[in-house]
Amino acid sequence: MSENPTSAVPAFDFSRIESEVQAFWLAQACFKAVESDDKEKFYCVSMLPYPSGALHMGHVRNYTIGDVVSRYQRMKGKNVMQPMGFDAFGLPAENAAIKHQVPAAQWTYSNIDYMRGQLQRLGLGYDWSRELITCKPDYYRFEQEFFIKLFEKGLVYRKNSVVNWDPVEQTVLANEQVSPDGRGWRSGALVEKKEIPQWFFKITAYAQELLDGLDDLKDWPESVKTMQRYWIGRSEGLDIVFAVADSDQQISVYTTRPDTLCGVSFISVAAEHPLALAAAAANPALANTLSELSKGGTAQAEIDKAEKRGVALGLDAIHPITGAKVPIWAANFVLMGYGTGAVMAVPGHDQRDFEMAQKYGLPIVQVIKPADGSEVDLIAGAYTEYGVCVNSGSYDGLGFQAAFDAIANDLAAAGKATRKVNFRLRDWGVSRQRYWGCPIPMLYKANGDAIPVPLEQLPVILPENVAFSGVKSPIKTDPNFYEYTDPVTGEKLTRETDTFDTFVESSWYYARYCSPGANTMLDARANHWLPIDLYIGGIEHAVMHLLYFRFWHKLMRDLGMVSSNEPATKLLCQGMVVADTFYRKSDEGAKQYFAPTEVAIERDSKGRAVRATLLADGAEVTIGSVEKMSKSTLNGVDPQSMIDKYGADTVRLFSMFAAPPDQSLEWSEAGVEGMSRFLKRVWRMLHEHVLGQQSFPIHPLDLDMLSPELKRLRTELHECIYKVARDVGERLNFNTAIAAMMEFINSLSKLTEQSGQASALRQEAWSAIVRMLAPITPHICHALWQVLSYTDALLDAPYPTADKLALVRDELTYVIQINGKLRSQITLAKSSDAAAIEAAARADGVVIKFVETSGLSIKKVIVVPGKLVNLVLA
RNA sequence: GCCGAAGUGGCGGAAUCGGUAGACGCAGCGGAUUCAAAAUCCGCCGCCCUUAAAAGCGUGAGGGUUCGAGUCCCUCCUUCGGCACCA
Repeated sequence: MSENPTSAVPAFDFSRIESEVQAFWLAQACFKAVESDDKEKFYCVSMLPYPSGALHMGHVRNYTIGDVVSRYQRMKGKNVMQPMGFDAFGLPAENAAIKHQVPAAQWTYSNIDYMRGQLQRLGLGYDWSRELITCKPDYYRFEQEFFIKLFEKGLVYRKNSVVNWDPVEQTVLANEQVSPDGRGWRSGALVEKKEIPQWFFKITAYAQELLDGLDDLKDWPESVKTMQRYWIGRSEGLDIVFAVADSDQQISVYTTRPDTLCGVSFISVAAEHPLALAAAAANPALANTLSELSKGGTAQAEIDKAEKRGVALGLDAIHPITGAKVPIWAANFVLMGYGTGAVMAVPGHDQRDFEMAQKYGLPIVQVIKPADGSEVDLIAGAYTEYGVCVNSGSYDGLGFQAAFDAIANDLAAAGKATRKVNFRLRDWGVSRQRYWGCPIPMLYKANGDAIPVPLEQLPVILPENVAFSGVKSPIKTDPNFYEYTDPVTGEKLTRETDTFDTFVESSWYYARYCSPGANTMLDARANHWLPIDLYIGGIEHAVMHLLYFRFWHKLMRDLGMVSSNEPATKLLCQGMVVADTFYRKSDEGAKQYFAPTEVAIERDSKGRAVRATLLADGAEVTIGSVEKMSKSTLNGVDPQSMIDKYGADTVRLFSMFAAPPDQSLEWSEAGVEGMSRFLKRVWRMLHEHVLGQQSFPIHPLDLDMLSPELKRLRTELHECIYKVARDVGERLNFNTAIAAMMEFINSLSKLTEQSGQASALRQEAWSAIVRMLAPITPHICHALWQVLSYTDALLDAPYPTADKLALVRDELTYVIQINGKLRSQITLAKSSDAAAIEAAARADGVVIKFVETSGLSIKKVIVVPGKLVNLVLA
C-alpha cells in the first residue's frame, strides 16, 4: 500500500501501533485493579474459557464485549476490575491423553500458555495478577474443603444414580459419548442404564429461593429467567398411595392432576423400581424384558422421543377411591431417579399414558370434559386441558381446583394422600468416573461408610504424571492414589476415585478472582467487588451453569463468606459465531467439507452468490447452510490469522459491528475488510484535520459564531454522542453505536468549510469520536489521542456527554399519512401546536390532489406531536 | 417430546414506547483518478410496471385488533440453543 507521496499523513501501521500500545499498558500496569472506596466499583466477568487449544471466534466475541463495557465504565469514572482464568479440567484433555498419550496436564498447560498470549494480543484489559487456573491444587483445594463443610451441614449426600453404561468397554459414558441412536461412540454397543453410588449437592433445598430470587434479577434476560423457572419447575400436587393387591406393600405416586384420578387405568413404574425388581427375581422372562426396557441412554430428549414401551408386572394396585384393581406396568419413560419412580397413568388426559395404553390395549377413560361443554375425541390423543370432572362419581361437575381440593381432603382423611409442593429440579450429581477432574475428598471404611478426608490433609492432589492404558481413569487402578491408612488408628481405608463435575469449578471462580492469594476460599475483599455488575457468556449456559452459579453463591452466603444473595446483577448472553459451509457429497452420501479459505465464490450481476468452486481443482462445491463454527464443518475462522492480517482493533470492531451481541454473528471476511477501511479512513481524516489546523490556529469553539452548516453538524455530533452513550452504556447494542459514529463521520467528511470555527468544531468532533471508539478499538485511539495533542491517558479520559442545547432543533419534519400510508412530508416550526400542524397537513399540495382525485373526504385526523399526521379518508 | 429464541433487500443488520420499513456495513453497478492495476474519492442500489414520474406490492405463512402493525393477539411453518455426564 503506497501512500500518496504528496500527503503528509503517516501510514497506518496497525501492527506497530498495537504492540507499542500493549507494551505501554503492560509497563504502566494499567489494568491492575485495587480495592478503593474513592470510586464506585464495576466488576465485569466474562465466562472463562476451556483451554481447548486456541481461542475461537466465540471467545473473541465474548471477551471483546466484556472489554468494551469495562473500558467504557472506566471512562465513566468507575473503578473497574476485569479478570480472566481458565476452566482447565474436563473431558477433552482426557481424550487427548487417551488418544495421543500426552499427559492431560501438559496438554492443558501448553494450551493455556498459547491462549493467554492470544488474549493479550487482542488488547483485552485484564488484571492478570488475578488469573486462576482451575486444575491447580491452590484453586481446587478450596472446593474440596467447601464440599466437606457441606457434607457436615447435610447438604451433600451419596445415593445410587443412573449412568450410561457401555457394556463392551465396561465404562461410564458421558451423554456426549452416546450417539443419537443410543450407542457408545467407540464400541457401537447399545448403551445400558446402570445404577452406581454417586455424590449429590442438595440444590433442591434451595429450590424455592432460587425460584423467588429470579424476581429480583431485573437485569437478566427474561428468556433465561423463564428457562430457569421452568427448570426449577415448582408444582403443587398430591402424593397418593396405592395399596398393592394381595400384599402389604404400597406404591406412592406424585400427581399435579388429582382431578383425573378416577381415570387411572394402570400404574407405570421404572424398570429399576423395587416392585419391578422383586417381580423379575421370580420370573426370568420378565427380567429379560425389563433389561430391554432400560436399554438406551439417559438423555431426556432420547427418552421423550423413544417409542413408549412397557411390560405388565403381573401385580395390581388398589385404586384409592374406587377400590378397583389397576395393573402395574414397568415403562421405559419412567425414571427411577426422578420423584418416586412411579406415576399413575391416566391415558385419557396424559399423552404419554395415552400412547402406552393404545399400544397395549389398556383402557382409555374420559374423566374430564371441556368447561364449555364441547365434546372431545379421545381417539386422536389425550385431552390434557383443565375442564370439569365426569365419570368420577361424587366429583362429577367439579372444576379443576374444586376437584383437586375435594379429592385431596377426602384422601388425606383416609390417610391415602398428602398435599405436596414438588420441584422438577433434581439434586446436582457431581461424581464423575473420570481422571482429569478435582478428586472428591472422601474416604470409605471397609463397611462402606464414607468419611471426609481430614481438613489438614487437604488438598487431595490429582497426580499429573499418569499413563492411560485404555480409557479407564488411571487413579482408579493406582494403589498409590486410592490406598489410605489412617495416620492415628492405622485403619485401612479407600479413597474416593471419582472426580467432580467440572461445573463445580465454574460455580465459584468469579468469587475467587476477588481474593487472589488468600489462604481461605475467599477473604474480605470478596464483598468489595461482589456481586458482579456484568456477567457475559453464551446462551447455552442459560440453565445449568447459571443455576449452579446462583446456588453456590447462596451456599457461600450461608457459610458467611459473602453478603449478597445473588452472584451477578446483570447478565448478557451473547450469540454464536456462525459462517458459511462448503461441501461435496461422496457416492455414499457423506459430506466432505471445505474451509472457506479453500473456496472461491462466483456472483451474478446483482451480487448474488451463484456458484462456489474449490481453488485446488476449480470444480464446483455445494454452498451449504450457515452454521456454528466447528471442526466438523471446517467453517471455523482462526482468530489469530485475522489478527495478523487486519489487526486486533479491526477484529474487535467487526465482532461488535456485525450483529447485536445477543444474536448470532455471521463471520464475513469482506465485512472485516470494510472495518479495516473504516479505521484507515478515521486515521486519514483525523490526520488531515490536524494538518489543516496548522493554517487555522486553534480557536475556541464559539457557538454564536457558527454558520448554519456548522450548527447543523454540531447538532448531528451531539445526537451521535447521545445515541452512542445510550447504546454502549445502557442497551449494550454496540452495532448501532458504531453505525451512528460511521453516519456522523460521513457527514463530517462532507464539511468543506475551512475556518477557525470549522477547525474548532472538527477538533470537538474528533476528540469525541476517539473517546467513543476507544473502548472498541483502543490501540488506534490511543495513538490518535496523541495526534490530537492530548497528553492525558485515554484510558481514563472522560467519556463524552451530549450538550443538551446542541440537541435542540428549531424545525421538525412531519410525515403526512393518508389512511396510514406515507404520502407527503412537511417541515414545521418546533413551536407549532396540533391545530397548526393539522391545518398545514390539510393545506399540503399532495394531500389536496389526493383528496380531489380519490373523490373521498377527510373523516378524521390524528396528530402525533413531533412526529406525524394521519388523515383518514372515506 | 418439552423449555427458550430467531425469521426484514443479493448478504449481515436498522427501525429503542404501535407512527417515514431498509440507517450503517458488505456485495454489486456506474463514474473520477491512474500508462495500467491496487488503493482512494463521488454516485446508484427492495420488488414490479416504466423513458420518467406516479401508482401498486413488500418484514417466514395464514387470520385478527387498530386511524396506523416488522412491532400486539391467535394458528401454523422453518432454523437455532438447552434438556441434568461436552463445556
